[in-house]
Amino acid sequence: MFSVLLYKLEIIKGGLALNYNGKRVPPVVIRRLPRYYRYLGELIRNGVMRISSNALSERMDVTASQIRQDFNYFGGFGQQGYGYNVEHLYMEIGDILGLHDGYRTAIVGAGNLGRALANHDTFEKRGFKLRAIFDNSPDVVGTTIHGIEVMHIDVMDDFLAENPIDIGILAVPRSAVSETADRLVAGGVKGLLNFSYAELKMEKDVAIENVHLSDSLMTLSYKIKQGE
Amino acid sequence: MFSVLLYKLEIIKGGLALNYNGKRVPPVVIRRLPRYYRYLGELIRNGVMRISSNALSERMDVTASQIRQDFNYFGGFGQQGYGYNVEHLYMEIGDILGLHDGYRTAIVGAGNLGRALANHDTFEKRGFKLRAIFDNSPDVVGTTIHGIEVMHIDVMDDFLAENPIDIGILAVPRSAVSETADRLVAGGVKGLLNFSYAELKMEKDVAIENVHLSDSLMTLSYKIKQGE
DNA sequence: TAGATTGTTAATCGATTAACAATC
DNA sequence: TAGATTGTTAATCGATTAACAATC
Repeated sequence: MFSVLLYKLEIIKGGLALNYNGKRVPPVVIRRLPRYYRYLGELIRNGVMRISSNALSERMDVTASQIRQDFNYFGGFGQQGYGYNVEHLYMEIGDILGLHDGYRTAIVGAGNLGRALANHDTFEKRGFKLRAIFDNSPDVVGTTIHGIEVMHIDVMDDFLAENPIDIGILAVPRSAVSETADRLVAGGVKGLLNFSYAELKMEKDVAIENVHLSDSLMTLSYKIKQGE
Repeated sequence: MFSVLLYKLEIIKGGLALNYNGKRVPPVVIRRLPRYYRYLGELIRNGVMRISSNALSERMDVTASQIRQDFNYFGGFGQQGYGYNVEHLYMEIGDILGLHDGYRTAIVGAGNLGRALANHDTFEKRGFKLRAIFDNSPDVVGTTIHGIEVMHIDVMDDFLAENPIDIGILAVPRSAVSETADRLVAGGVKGLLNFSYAELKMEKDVAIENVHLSDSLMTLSYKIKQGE
């Protein structure tokens, strides 16, 4: 009873911190996982079978200590005196990230960005399944993007009822974000990837990632202006 | 003399930390500036003239303390008993970010993503000037995107020599990233915004921002899988 | 003036790095 | 076995929050 209280307290206190096997994983560690995944993929392509935290740290420009700490939040995948088996580590991190779960996605908004995202092969390569594209413009509805026929946004609710979707990708104008997000969540979507300029917040318990392309350009601009 | 040494040491020790008026600004603060800028823009659109750190903190889901600390790295823009003048703050942050410097950009790679970026209005709204688009495919060269005629990548070096560009935006396949980046830097570009899957690193003193669209999708996937 | 709210210092919290015993 | 390298604890560093005097 008391331990349950402590546990809840932990969740509240941790804020955005996420749990893995009961362990609290700092968000900053989670955000590093895709980067590890990327480098490990490259190592595999280069035929590297095993790697030490030290060798990896040199390639990735992080400390070996951090690498070992990070992996240990998930149980530690290495072997003393040997290092890490690259393929195994790659698999494990893919597992942790849910890349082997075949999450189904739908893109809402088939403008320039929506089309680019639909054609973005990396999403598929990472195991995500694009199942639908929606738009409200008669010019686009009915056209085929990446082998998928664009549907009218009006049929979205019905479609979601019949075809469960895990992730909604928002590439709609700022004005439409909030309503679209609500409808996707009502339709059972578990997570939202938002590319619109508006920052998305939701009451309901749904995962959200906001991506702001112009933020990166502005950060770059700062670096240039202030002379790095 | 000694203080110069201390100063240099500071830069080295700070790693990626950037300086503003001699003050060391933590990278994490810089990355928050575009977000402030976004919210302030929204306040202006809503006709809000002034705001306290407290009121802003509620909207943005950060602490008022952090807001005041952040702004103070740049000198503090508020007034005791009053708060912050929204328009003034917006201007100041825009200044700090270099948004009023009219940085000229060129996009390399006119595939789906490159085209989406060329049409991404927010870049323009933030004061960036798109001056050229390059590609190597005969199918695209000569076509017009967002009012700009796509040039062949072969003429890029000559073009850069005649028309200074500040920021190179990379939307090329992974295999071409490194060479393209080198050529842009040789052509005098001061910063690179890289959207390709490969992580870009440069020897030379040039600002870099890597954007990995799939990283956000993977982070979202983790949140869904581990139940936030 | 009194009330509000900043700018700034001090305290706390969290994340990174260092160190080393465990062990393959 | 001896050497290498992890997993993990302890030390350091940095970032966030709290508190309050300064001041508009």
